[in-house]
Amino acid sequence: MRSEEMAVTIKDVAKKANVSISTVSRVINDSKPVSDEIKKRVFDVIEELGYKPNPVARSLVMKKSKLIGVIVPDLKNYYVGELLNAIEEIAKTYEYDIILCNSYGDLDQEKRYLELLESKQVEGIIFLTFQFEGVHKEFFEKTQLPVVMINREAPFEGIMTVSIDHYAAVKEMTSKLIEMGHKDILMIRNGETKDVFGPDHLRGYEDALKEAGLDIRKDRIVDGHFQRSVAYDLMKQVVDSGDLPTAVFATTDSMAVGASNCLMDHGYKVPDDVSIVGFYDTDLASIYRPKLSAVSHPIYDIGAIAIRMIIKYIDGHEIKDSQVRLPHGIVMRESSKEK
Amino acid sequence: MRSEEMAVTIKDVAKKANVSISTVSRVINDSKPVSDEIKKRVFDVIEELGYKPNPVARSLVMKKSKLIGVIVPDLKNYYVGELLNAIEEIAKTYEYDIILCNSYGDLDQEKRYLELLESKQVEGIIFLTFQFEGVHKEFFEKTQLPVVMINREAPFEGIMTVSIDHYAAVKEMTSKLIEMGHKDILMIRNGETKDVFGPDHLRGYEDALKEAGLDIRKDRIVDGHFQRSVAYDLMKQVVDSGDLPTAVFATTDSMAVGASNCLMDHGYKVPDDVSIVGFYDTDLASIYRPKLSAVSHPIYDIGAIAIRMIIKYIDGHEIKDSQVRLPHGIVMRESSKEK
DNA sequence: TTGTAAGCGTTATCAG
DNA sequence: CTGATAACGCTTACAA
Repeated sequence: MRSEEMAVTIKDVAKKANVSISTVSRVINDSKPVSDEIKKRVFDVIEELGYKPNPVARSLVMKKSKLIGVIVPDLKNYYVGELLNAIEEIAKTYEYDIILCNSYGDLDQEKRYLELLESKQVEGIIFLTFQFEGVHKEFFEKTQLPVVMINREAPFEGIMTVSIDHYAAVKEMTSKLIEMGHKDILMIRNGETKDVFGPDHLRGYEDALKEAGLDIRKDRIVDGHFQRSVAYDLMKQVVDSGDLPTAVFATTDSMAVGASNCLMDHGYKVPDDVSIVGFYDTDLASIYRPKLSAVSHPIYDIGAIAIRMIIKYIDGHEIKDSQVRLPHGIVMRESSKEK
Repeated sequence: MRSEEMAVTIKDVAKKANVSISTVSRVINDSKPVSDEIKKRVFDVIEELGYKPNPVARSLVMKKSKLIGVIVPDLKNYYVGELLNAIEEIAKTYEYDIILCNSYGDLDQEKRYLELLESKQVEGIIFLTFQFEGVHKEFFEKTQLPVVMINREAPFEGIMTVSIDHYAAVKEMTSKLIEMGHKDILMIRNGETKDVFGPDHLRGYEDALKEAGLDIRKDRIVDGHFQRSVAYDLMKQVVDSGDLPTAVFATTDSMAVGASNCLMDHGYKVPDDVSIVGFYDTDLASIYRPKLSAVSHPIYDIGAIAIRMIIKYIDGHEIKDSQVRLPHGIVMRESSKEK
């Protein structure tokens, strides 16, 4: 079929260099002193033969796969992309490789991947899910693997997390809008349950309104889904009702864009008729026109911290703080204006 | 530190089931006949002990890692995301896992990853690069691994490729624009060299113009880069020159959006003043307002075919056609109009 | 149908 | 400092 020329092994190197394989092992790992002369000889042979240690064999004896599993709900998403940029980059730095699993946000798929990754001997798992329910209890209860979840509350003991302070972020952005003269703000959340910050978003929104002495209209809080189309449809209902808010705050850039598109498609002007602000400040926010105002998350840093936490844990270091909160920002662009 | 309870191995199963490890191996792999009675007994023990075969040990003896490496230039990109969606999904179907490598489009990084993947014993590589030069000759010349490149001409013998017919696509879109009354079309390409279809784009564009009896203005063909910002700047130069075309055809959606943003940011209307069409028809095209007209690529299918080709090759099947061309489409939306 | 034993390519222990 | 040699967990001739 094709020339399967046997790869060169440590044995070949040993033979050619006239030393034992242990010596070769020692020089490539620099694990024990080896005389300079032999060391040089071995390196020369390695070079000559183009020898590369077989990581599989190494894994077998070391019981370390140097693999970290990453489960994400979608690859076609700037947030996920940026997160992966960070995770992949830092992991490589520590000589870890990333095994990618795309769950499409499906619960069963997630569970299957969790188990698959464990059986594939990954040394840790980074788990990103937009699911609303606290899930996969059985898995998390029995696994020995370190797991860090992105942008969630820890649903179980022992799970590490990295996110921003959602309550503070939502409150700050809402207050900002109020400051700009908005008294009727529609909030489109992307989930209600505890572990995805739904309640924090609600509290942040309501507290900001309360502090400003504004009324809280229950019908101005709607629950969407991280996808654009759902927000579009939700916005459509509001448009049809004829009772437009002066501002819309969506807890996802995609949803913000969905709402904005709906408004513009129906003849309204953003931000002249309605201001729109998003959440995350992904690339989409600056690509879109009008440029989207948004709560910004340090997405790259979140990924970077997540992967570092895992590796630290693997290396046996103690994790002093397993629930990391990073600072957020508020970026006002063209999609919002004073009322 | 944490309870490192030894994982259960094939030996444990064998002992508990009172059979040899070969028998256990036979039942889990269904490789040789085993009496029903013993088979059941073994399965029961496996269940009871929660035994999972160690894929690392298996890889070592089988010399198959069940890993496929994927090198991409960016993760924050709808094209790449969709491609990965396909690759990951299909790979899992064949029990292959994906090792993700993000080169950031850096040549040295790409080369390093190519070598890393090979040394990690991956069984094949899918390589997506936006680089313009024909690169990594030494690697491709000596590697035994099957490699498929996405959206390129094969730069070397033995490299498989999957793409659309760029010449036909560009020509068709250009003709479409001409049909709509456009006589002055600015083309922003994302590369000049042979293996990224730069010449095909040029030929397609020029042939369409020729067939319509239109003049070819050399200054209406500019070379950008797949990134948005470069197209923005390029467009800015044209805006500053005061000599606006009636339509812009960018060979990347991102570049189309970059050009469009530039125009809109400088007070021009799209498509009233200038029509814009993109290339690829990524999600960005339908998210953006005005919705982008574009040449559509079957992105998911391209990824799906790429991964299937690799796996077929690995399985020893002959690849009859190693340079696959898929059909494209033309999607006209809001960013273009009759002149 | 089942078991024994020889690898797969490394690392690590233990003598020398 | 160096070299045998025993693992690591699994598959697969080869025997029985």
